[in-house]
Amino acid sequence: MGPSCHGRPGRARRGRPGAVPDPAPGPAPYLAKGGSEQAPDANTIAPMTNRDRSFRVPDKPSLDGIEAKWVDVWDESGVYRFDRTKTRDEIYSIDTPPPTVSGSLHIGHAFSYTHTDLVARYQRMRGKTVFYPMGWDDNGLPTERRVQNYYGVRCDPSIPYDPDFSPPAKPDPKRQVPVSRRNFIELCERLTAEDEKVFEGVWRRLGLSVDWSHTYATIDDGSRAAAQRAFLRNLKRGEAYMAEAPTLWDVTFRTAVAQAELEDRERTGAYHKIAFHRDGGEPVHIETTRPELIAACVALVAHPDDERYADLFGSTVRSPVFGVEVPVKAHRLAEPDKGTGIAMICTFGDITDVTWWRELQLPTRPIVGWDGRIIADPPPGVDSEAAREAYAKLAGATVHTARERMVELLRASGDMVGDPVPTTRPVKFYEKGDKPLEVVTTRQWYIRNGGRDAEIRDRLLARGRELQWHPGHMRTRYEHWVEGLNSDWLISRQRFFGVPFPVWYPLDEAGNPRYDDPILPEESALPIDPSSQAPAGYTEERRGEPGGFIGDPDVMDTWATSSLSPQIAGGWERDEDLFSRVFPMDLRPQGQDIIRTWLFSTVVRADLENGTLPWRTTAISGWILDPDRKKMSKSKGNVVTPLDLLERYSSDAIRYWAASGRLGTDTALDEGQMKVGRRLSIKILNASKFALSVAGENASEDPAAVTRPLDRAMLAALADTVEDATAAFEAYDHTRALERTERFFWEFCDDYLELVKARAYDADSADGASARTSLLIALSVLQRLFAPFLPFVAEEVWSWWREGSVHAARWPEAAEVRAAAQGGDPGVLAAASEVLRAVRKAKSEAKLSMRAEVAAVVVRGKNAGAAGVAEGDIAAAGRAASLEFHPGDETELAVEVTLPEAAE
RNA sequence: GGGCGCAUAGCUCAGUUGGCCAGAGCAUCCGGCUUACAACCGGAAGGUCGCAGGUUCGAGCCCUGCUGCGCCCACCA
Repeated sequence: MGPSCHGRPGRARRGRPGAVPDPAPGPAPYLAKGGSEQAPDANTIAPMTNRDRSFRVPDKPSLDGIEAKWVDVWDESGVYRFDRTKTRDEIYSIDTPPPTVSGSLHIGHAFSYTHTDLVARYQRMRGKTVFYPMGWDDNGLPTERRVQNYYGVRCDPSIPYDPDFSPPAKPDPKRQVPVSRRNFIELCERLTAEDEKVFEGVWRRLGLSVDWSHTYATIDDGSRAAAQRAFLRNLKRGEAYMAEAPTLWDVTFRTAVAQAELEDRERTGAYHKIAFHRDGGEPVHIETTRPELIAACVALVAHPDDERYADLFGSTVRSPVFGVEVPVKAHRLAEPDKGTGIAMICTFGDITDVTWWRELQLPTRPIVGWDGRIIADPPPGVDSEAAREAYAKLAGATVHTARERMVELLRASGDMVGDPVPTTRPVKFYEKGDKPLEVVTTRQWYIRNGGRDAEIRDRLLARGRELQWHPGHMRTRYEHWVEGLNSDWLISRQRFFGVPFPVWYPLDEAGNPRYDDPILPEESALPIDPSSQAPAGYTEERRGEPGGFIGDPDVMDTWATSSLSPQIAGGWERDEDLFSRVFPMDLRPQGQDIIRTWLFSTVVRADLENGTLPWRTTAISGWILDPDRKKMSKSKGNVVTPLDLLERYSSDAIRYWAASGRLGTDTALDEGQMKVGRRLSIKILNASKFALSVAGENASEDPAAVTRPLDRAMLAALADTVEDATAAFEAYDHTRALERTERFFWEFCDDYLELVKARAYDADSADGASARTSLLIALSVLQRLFAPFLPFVAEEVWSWWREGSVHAARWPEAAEVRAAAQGGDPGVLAAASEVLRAVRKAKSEAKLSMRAEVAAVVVRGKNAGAAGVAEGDIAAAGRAASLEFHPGDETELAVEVTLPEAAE
């Protein structure tokens, strides 16, 4: 992509039936006085007359300070304000991704948020009122972690609230001050409020046309109420349930983790070959990378067809060191060519162990605690004196240390065969954690998402097909994810800063919670905090007392809240009038990495709660790669913050770079493109200044004045451009819309402006008027075509000669531009440009100034006639004394240029 | 192991149902203060379209296989 100064002779581009909406009736929009207050309507806009127009063109246009100037003006004028009196079909609603404010902004945000803004601005100019809210994701672990580090505190729920608490003046990360949950949450809110201001400042600077009166935070009251309400309804409908089950567990954060939050990382480890014993037989050797779990072993397993172990099935063997009797089982998942072909099943080494445990109905023998350490008491079966003694050496140790000690024990007992063999293998991690996950049995809340239910899964697959995806192949990721689900959605987290489950449990006479009989609040009471509020019918004194109650201590997964972003932003159950106007939304823009989380979970919630898709369309942005083509991420330390780039190249330049990246395509951080964007912005300033100063305030904008074929040709080419750009935007292909517009614009500057310059200065003739009118019409259309991409510079040049904001002006209609072209042939401009270029080339090769006179130009070929129509303009622009045009059969245009004799 | 995507000039990328010598910008080189723009303008050079087959009158584009890169998924003893 990029400007083209060398477009081929124009072929008339054909219209695409259906791709471009029918033009609205009414006066041509290039006649439009721009920017009625809001929601432009062609029918109410009167043609501008010469009397009410004055040009305010600066002598030296510049990009400096342009952002600050227009950000303020837009804020005051409210151009981006959502008009909630409009009906659904007049509204375009966007389910904006709430950025995690506790993270730092990086250039990738600027990239993908620009993509959304392009759509918002286009739709607004099409006459829609755009619902474009901004949310802040200040929920969850990243915020907790940041608050801990920033203030030097840690949450201790057992501490009472201290209303006068203030954090240490100088945080000491090694000695974090314990604070109550409520104090901790207050600090979270304080810090995120500051972070939000920084984000909003950058977004405004980038030119996002967000309606800043519609913001929400995923931790605010409305979001918490929505998350709790949706949960209670899931519970009532049987879509949410509690279960005690083996759970993937992060020992650092001490919380359960959902399938969607896993990632594999390569870790080094070692195979340990270990002997199990049986009476009157050879030892059975297994290989394991986790010898510390031998005490947790409940069985060995081999494939049913594996003849090596066929005679062992149904018998038992004794574990080394602990001497625990475990059965040998057959299961199809055991793979004969892995290790020795027979594996030990533990409580629980990995997810496969869970499968075997469940399907083979094995006992449990848990030894790893929530803190990732070997628990104090040995599990059932580890009973003998010697076994308990050995176990005591492991108790309290981390799994890492326990492994080393276990190897010593095995060596001492002679059950370790050879040395450990180093290996690397993928290990499951929580995506935000840095220790491998353990599998621990815990009580958790789940939402049915099709992971264990074919009917729900099929329904969600159908939703995926109903949704329009841009680019289309992203749907495949969704389908694979849904098809591959193996459990329901685990939504509870054992953390503090998040939306609490709105649930209490009665305590029986012994003080044990009755989990199967939870106490639920009224919806009208939401949001509630069960750890500080008592349920109806109880007083706070009875908390924790036998016969009293306790609150559910857990909070919801962050996705349990953000999966409701369309409902939260749209006013679900809070502002039903608004909700009916914006939901289901038109667009969900987001990154490809969170299809399995955010996109999927949002589809699940809307399906369960609203029985519909949450939006019609999704637009998936690609990654930003650093110049070495590596994915930019915080962990890689290669992130680039946007502010510096915004200042160096201008916001429009950054947007230009972002707009040149297609949806779904990874894009390199390319300062070259930003430079090009800056150059384009400056060119728009200068070309606009020139066209306005040449045309003068008195020039007519009535297309009837456009009489010269060259002018009509230019407008016809412009009409083609508008048609292409419009079709591209309708197809969410902003890159193409930009490329078409930009290409036309550079040809307009390089060729058309040069060709008509002299004629346009001729104040008296009709031919001069034709050029001046064409310039104004083209300028008006071009400024609007660029407006979504380069909102600052477009607004700046628009303000020189129009009233109101270009962003409230009507998107140009191809049909109306075409009408102004009055049957013009784009080939005339193409041919004239080609001749002009040939003249320039001759001068360049002769090392002459472009001002040099040319003695004669002879043009031959099929298009010589078309070029000849613009003879006068070519002669003036090329400074040619004589011109001849000889139409012939040759398809190629042949241009002979005779330079003056004796180039002095 | 399965899947998705990508591979075109030194770099970043266009190339829309297959159709005349494959395009642009950046970088490079040459030239020019041409009164909109010297942070500018004009011009030039630069490519066996990843490799190998196939279909076709014709393939960057369609089919098959292969290679390399990125990402996703997978029960990874």
